[in-house]
Amino acid sequence: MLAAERRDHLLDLLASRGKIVAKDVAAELRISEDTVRRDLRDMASEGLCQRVYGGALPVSPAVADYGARQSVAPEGKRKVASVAAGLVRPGGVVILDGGTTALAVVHALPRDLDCTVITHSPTIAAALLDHPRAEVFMLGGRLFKHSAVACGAAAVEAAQNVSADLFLLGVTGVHPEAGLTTGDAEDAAMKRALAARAADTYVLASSEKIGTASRFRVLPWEEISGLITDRAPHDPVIEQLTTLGVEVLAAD
Amino acid sequence: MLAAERRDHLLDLLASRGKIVAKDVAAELRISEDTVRRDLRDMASEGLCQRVYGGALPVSPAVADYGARQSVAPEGKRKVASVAAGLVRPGGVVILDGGTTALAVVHALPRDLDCTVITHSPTIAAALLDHPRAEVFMLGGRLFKHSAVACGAAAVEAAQNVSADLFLLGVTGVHPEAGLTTGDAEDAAMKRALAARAADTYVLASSEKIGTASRFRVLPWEEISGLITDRAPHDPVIEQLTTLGVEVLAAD
DNA sequence: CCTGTTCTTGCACGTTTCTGCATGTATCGT
DNA sequence: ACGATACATGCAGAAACGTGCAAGAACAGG
Repeated sequence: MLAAERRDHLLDLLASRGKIVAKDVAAELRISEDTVRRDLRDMASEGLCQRVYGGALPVSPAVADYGARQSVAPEGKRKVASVAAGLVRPGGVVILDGGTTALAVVHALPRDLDCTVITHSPTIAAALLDHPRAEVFMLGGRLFKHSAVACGAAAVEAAQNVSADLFLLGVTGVHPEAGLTTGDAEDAAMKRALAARAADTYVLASSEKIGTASRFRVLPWEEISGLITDRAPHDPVIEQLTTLGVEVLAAD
Repeated sequence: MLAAERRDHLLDLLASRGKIVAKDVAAELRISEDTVRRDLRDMASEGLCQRVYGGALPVSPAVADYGARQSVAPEGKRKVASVAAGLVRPGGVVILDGGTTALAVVHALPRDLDCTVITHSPTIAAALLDHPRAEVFMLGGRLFKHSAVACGAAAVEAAQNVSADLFLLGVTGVHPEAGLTTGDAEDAAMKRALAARAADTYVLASSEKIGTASRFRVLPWEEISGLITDRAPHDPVIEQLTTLGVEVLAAD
């Protein structure tokens, strides 16, 4: 197998499975892990993948094809998404954030639900195409590759022209002191703008996010209506949030 | 074995196996590896293959896994898309219409091309996520389910704020008298708005669209710079278009 | 037919690139 | 805090590479 061929193969794997585990691929191709790591390092330096401990991930989560994605979406996200979908009333207007959990919400929505969805994520918008009764309003702007959503001044401005009953907010960190956080400043600003346009904001917080914090604050606890999680209600972090006055919706 | 004959053989191998290993071919043909390398070097300089350490690969990896791509986009659309992708210059700004042909253009774009793409299609935007160097600007608005693009007043307004070198326009009908047509009035208006924002407009017209007309006129012939089609140049309809002053780019 | 030229081909040489292993370090999960 | 795992780095052998050179074939002109 040629070196260049091997690299192509890695890109294929990345697209089809949505991730690469260096150890597994090395065993699969009968080559050393060092070689795989070297390839991944080079690819990452060219922006073709995102290097993580143990392997690599696609630069953007949206590249994994449908089937692979579904299997990647863990049980926790599905539970959270299901509860979140239940908050969407027929005839209601919901703002849907980007990210894999929000995508799971789309899949959890009844196919013939009559509602309006506002989103700044092309992935979410595309997924809603097979919900015939759902009206979709897309917020435009510069596409931010990292999280696959529209961000920046144009997107925030577009958000000013809409209103909704509900905002389903995705974050990367949920922490009692740090609050709701995400990894990018632009992204955080956009989420704030969206939250300001909805009567209620609920946080999609599958259990792996509970107790962690990222770099940028999105919102303080007072600004949100509730939090949806599959973490057990008697979990210390969850109890702490409850004492802060956060309504916690259990998903299990 | 003649030198020219040998080169043809190499091209055949490239097409059938999807790769060439210099060492193997040399042993197979009982010639020195040096000769094979020289051939590959020459072929690469002519753009007939991609030289890599140890051998060579096809210029486009899509040639190898032909079967997989085939099911996604028919041959005609792939050819048209390939020519259209060639119009996108590094560093350039292109407005990309929605639809399956435009999606094929995304797949035909070099993965590491450095350009800006403006689109009102969430599908196109999502597909561009795995082009790390491509800057994507999404035009928002009410999502029109039929064609999966943003339409309406908000979308047209958003379009007023952008400019581009090139607009790749998809239509459903290309007819000498009727002009360029599509099946929906809103969609047609949006396409007109986009065409007004680009210096050049090229029509993506795979052969099944030539000679047909839909309900709503998009643009007259004067407004477009050219038409890309896989229909034969001596086709009566194509010749008629040529006499109308339309530049026809052949894709085959 | 002979000769000189040009092109091709294979070989030799030094250089570059790749790969696996060993080492020590950093990071993760418990 | 600890062991386990993943990591970066340096190193050495192997493979691939480019280049110069010479032998040979093809060809043109005398």
